[in-house]
Amino acid sequence: MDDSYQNGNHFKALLNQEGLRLTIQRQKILNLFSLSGEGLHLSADEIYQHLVAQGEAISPSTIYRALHVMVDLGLLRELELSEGKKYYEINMPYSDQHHHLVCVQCGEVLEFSEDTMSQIGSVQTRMRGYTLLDCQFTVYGICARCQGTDMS
Amino acid sequence: MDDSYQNGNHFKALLNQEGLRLTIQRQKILNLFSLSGEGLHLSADEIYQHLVAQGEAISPSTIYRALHVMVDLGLLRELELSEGKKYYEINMPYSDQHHHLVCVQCGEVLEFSEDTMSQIGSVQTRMRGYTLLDCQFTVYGICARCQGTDMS
DNA sequence: GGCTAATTGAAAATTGCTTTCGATATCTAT
DNA sequence: ATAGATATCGAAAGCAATTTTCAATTAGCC
Repeated sequence: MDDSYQNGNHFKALLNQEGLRLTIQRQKILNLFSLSGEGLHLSADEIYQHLVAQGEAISPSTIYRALHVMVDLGLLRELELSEGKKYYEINMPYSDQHHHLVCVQCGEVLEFSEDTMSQIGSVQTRMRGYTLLDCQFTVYGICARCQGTDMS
Repeated sequence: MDDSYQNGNHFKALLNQEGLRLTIQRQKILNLFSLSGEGLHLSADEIYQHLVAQGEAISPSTIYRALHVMVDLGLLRELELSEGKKYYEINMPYSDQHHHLVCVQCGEVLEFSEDTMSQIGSVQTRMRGYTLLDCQFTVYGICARCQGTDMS
């Protein structure tokens, strides 16, 4: 067990607290994110490909189930970057709120942080009696490269 | 033709300009939005249900096609409110930029406007050579009502 | 170690959306 | 108005992402 210092144990505690169990599959998935650090956006299928590539045996349905669990536990953030497909990124508490700029042509995704945003989010929610879960500011545009390559 | 003063004619002009045609189906869909004013978010299926309910004959595929056309023409805005399903709202040019607060439990969607947001969006895009298409700030939370009704 | 309930994998099912294709209807020019 | 070129429509098949089902497995607890 090389990858279960902080992370592994905390994860197990979190799961057990909710009557859930720590499985190898859930660990592998979380490791993919935590070992690669922030700024990594993966879709369910990309996760599957990565794990298969590194020789793990896991099924797609397990991945979908695990992702839900981890989102519920607040470990991952589910991103709506369009494309009818969901992306996930790690949601470490200390990782400051950041947002996304996506090129609708080539799909490039850039991140930027902006404190104002979370403030506005919390003001708006508080004002209406909501509990704040997540703020997502997504800016859609066309990147410099794709503007040149006009394929209309 | 009772509903084709301003709107209908402008719509026709816009379409024809692009070599596209004004059809009854496209009109009915746009009317649904323009007659109900802003603040209305509909999914493709909801549009279908509405139209069928009011006795119109239209097929789902036509709705999907029409929605794309209208988004491209800038008449509608496509919203990513999660749920793996897209929502559409009218995008009148004079309607100021507004954003959404959604309750992940019951699905209620509130709107709020905030100028800061579009400014941040345009700064971020300009800074990176992007062309700005749309900014969507979506805040996820749980509304007061659903907080009471704890169904975990 | 053994029990119980959570979890897994494989396959079928569902959902939201797109595409195909023959029939129809709109726009443009006559 | 009319006719002709072609955009659009509807129905059904197709597709991709995700969910569900169910029997077999496995983690957590005594």
